[in-house]
Amino acid sequence: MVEQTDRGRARRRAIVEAAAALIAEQGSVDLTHRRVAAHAQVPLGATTYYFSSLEELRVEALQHLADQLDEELAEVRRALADSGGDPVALARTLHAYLSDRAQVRADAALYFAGARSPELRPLALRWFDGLVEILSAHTGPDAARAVAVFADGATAHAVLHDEPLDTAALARALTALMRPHAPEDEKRGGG
Amino acid sequence: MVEQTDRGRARRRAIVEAAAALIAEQGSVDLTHRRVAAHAQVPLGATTYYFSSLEELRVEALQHLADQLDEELAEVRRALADSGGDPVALARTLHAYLSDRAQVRADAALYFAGARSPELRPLALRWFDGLVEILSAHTGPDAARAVAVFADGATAHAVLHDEPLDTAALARALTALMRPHAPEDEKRGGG
Amino acid sequence: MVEQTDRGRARRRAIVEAAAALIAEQGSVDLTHRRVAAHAQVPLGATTYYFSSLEELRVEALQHLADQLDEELAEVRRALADSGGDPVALARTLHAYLSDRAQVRADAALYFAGARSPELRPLALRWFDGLVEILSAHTGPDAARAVAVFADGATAHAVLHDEPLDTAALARALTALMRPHAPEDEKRGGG
Amino acid sequence: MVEQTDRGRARRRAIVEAAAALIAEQGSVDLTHRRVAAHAQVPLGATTYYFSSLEELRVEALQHLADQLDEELAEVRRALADSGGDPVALARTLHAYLSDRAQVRADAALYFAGARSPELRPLALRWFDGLVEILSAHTGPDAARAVAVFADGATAHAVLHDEPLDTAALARALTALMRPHAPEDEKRGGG
DNA sequence: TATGAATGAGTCTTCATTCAT
DNA sequence: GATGAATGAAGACTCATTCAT
Repeated sequence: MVEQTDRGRARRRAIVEAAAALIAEQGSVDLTHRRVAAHAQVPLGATTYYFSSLEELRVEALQHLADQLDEELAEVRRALADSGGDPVALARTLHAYLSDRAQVRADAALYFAGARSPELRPLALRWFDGLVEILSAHTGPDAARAVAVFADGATAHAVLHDEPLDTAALARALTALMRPHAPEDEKRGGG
Repeated sequence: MVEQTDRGRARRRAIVEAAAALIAEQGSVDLTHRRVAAHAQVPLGATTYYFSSLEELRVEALQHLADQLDEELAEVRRALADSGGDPVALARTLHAYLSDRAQVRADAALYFAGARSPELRPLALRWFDGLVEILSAHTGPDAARAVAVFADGATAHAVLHDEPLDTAALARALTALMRPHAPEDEKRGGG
Repeated sequence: MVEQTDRGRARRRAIVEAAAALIAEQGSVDLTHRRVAAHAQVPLGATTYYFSSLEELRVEALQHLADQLDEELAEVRRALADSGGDPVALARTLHAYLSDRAQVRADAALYFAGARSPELRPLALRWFDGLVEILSAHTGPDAARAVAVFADGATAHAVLHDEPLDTAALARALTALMRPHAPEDEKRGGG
Repeated sequence: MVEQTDRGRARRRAIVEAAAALIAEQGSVDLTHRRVAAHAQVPLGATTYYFSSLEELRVEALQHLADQLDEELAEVRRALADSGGDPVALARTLHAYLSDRAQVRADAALYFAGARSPELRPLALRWFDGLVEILSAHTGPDAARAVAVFADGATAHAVLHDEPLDTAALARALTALMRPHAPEDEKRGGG
C-alpha cells in the first residue's frame, strides 16, 4: 500500500479528517479532491496519492465520522449505565448530542450517504443499531427501537431547525416511548 | 415570461416533473440539464430556455415535490378527521405513506436539500409543520410535535431499511406519544 | 445525435480529418483531444462536443483512413483491369502506392490498431481482403493471398526504410508469386 | 553505474524483462513505471533507480526483445544450414516462428517502435537484415530480400488473423520467390 | 543503496451557460 | 419561440520525475 512512514500516515490521516469535516459541513456529495486538499492544506496531488479514487477517500471519511459516532454512543452507554435507564437522563444525554451541530450534521451526512449507496448503509446504521443495543439493556426491544427512531427524527429536526428540541420535550417523548405499553394497545395494532 | 402557449406550458411542466423524478431518485445534487432533458425527452436547449438557471429548475422541482407532499398531507388530514385522532388509524396511514418508496425518497430529498441550503428549509419543513398542524386538532401541541418528529425518524428508517416499520410498532409508538403524559414527568424534565 | 446543421457537419468532419492526419503521422495511440483540437484549429471543447469519447473519435478517424485506402484499392483495381493482371503493371501501381508516405503510414496505423484491439480488425483487414479480392480476378486464390501478404511486407519495409522497394524488385517478386506454381511444389509442401 | 551487487543486477534484469513482456503484450506506448513495477514485483522506486528515465527503460526492453529475435534468427540459420536452403524447410521453420504468438507480437512491437522513432529503427531492422543475411547464403540477394519482405507480411498476417498462414501456402510462396527468375522478367521490370 | 513521499503537468470527460440562427 | 452549436471551467485520475531519508 502507500503510507508506510509516520509522516505518510499522519498526512493520510489529515486528509481523511479534512474530508470528514467537509462532509459534516456540506454532505458527502460535493466532495472534491480540490476542496479536500485546500481544507487539509496539502497539495492536490497528495489527495490522489494516498487514495486511489475519490470514492475511497469518501468512504474512509465516512468511516471516520462513524467512528466518532461510536464514541458518542459510548458516552450514551455510560450515561445510561449510571442512571439506570432513566428516560430523563437519556433525554439530557440526547439533548447534549443534538446540541453539537457538527456531530448532528455528520450523522445526517452518514444517513444520506447510506440512502444513496447501499454499500454505505452499514455505516449509516451503526448509530441506529448501536442505540437500539444500548437501550435494550434498559427497556424492551420494541421500546428501544421506537426510541432510536424518535432520536433519528430529533436529529433531522435539529438539522433543519438549527437547534434541538428542548430537554423537556425530549424527556416527555422518551418517557412515553419507554413506558411499558398498555395491553389494550397490543390487541388493536394491525400489521 | 417565457411559456405563453399551451405547448410551452406543457413542456415546462414536463421538464419540472422530470427533474422532480430525478431528484426523488438520486437526490438534488446530481441534477444536470442533460439528464433532465433526456428524462423529459426534450431537447437540451429547452431546459435552459424555460429556466434561466439550473438552480431555478432545481427549486421548482423541489417545490413540485413539496406540492405532492401537501397532497399526501391532505390525505392524512382526511383520514384522521374520519377516525377522530385514533393513533392506530394514524399508524395505518403513516404505514401506507412509508410504503411508497418514491414518496419517501422525495421526502428525504427535500429534507437533505433543506439541510444543505437554508433558503430551501421552508420547503423541507412543509411536511413537518403540516403534520404538526393536522395533529394539533386531535392532540396537544407537545404530542403533535413529538409524533411529527417520530414520523420523520420513521421516514429515515424506511429509506435506510428499504421498508417501513410495521404497523404494530408504529401504532404502539404513536399511542404512547399521543397519550396524555403523566404529571410527574413534567416535574422531572429539565430544560 | 449532435451535428444537425451544415456547419456542424463540416466541423465534425474537420475534426475527424485532423485526427486521421495525426494517426497517419504518429499512430493512433498518442491521440489526445488537445492534439486533435490544435491540429484542426478548433477549441478543445469542440472535440468533446462532437464525440462522446476519445475512442469514438479514434474509431471514426481510423474509418476515415480505411475509406481512403478503399479509394486506393479502387485505383489498383482500375490499373489491373487495364493491364489484364500483368505483374509488372501491378508492381508499378504498388510502387506508386508505397511512395506515398502518408498513405503508407496510414495503412501501418490501421494494422497496428487492428493488432491492438480486435474490434478494429475488420478495418485493418479491408486493405488485405480488398487486394485479395481484386487479384482473384487475375490469378488463383493462393497466389492472390501470397501477393497480398507480400504487399503488406512491402508496406512495412517502406515505413521502416522510408522508401519503397524499387519497381524492379517488386516486379520480380510479383511475377514469381503470380506465376502458376510447378506441380512438384504441391507434393512437397507440408501442412 | 548503479547496479553493482548481484542483487542489483538481478533486479535490473527483472525490470527489463517485465517491461519487455509488457511491450510484447500491449506495445511500447503504454509502458509506465507503475505497470512495470507491478509486473516485476519490485517497488516503484526501483524502476526509477535503475533507469534514469522511462525512455531508457523502454529502449533496453526493446533491445531485450531484439536479442530474443536474434536467438530466433540463430535457430533459423541452423535449420537452413541443415536443409541446404530448401524453401519447404524454410517454410516449416517460418511457420513454427509465426505460431509463437508472443514472439510474433514482440516482433510487431519492435517494428512499430521503429516506425515511430527513427533511433529505434536499427533495432527494428535487425530481424529483417538478419534474415536477408542468412538467406543470402542459399539464394541470390534479390530473392533473399523478397523472402524477408514476404516473411514480414506473413508476420503482420499472423498478428491480425491470430494464426499464421499454413505451411503449404508459405512453402509455395517461398519456393516461387527463391526460384531463379526467368530472364524475360528482368527486361520488363521498370524502375 | 533503495524506496516511500511528493507534486505539478497533462489527460479525458462532464457540464452550465451563452449565442447564432 | 426554440434549439443546435459552442466553449471554457472544473473535476477525477494517471504518471514521470525528484527528493528526503
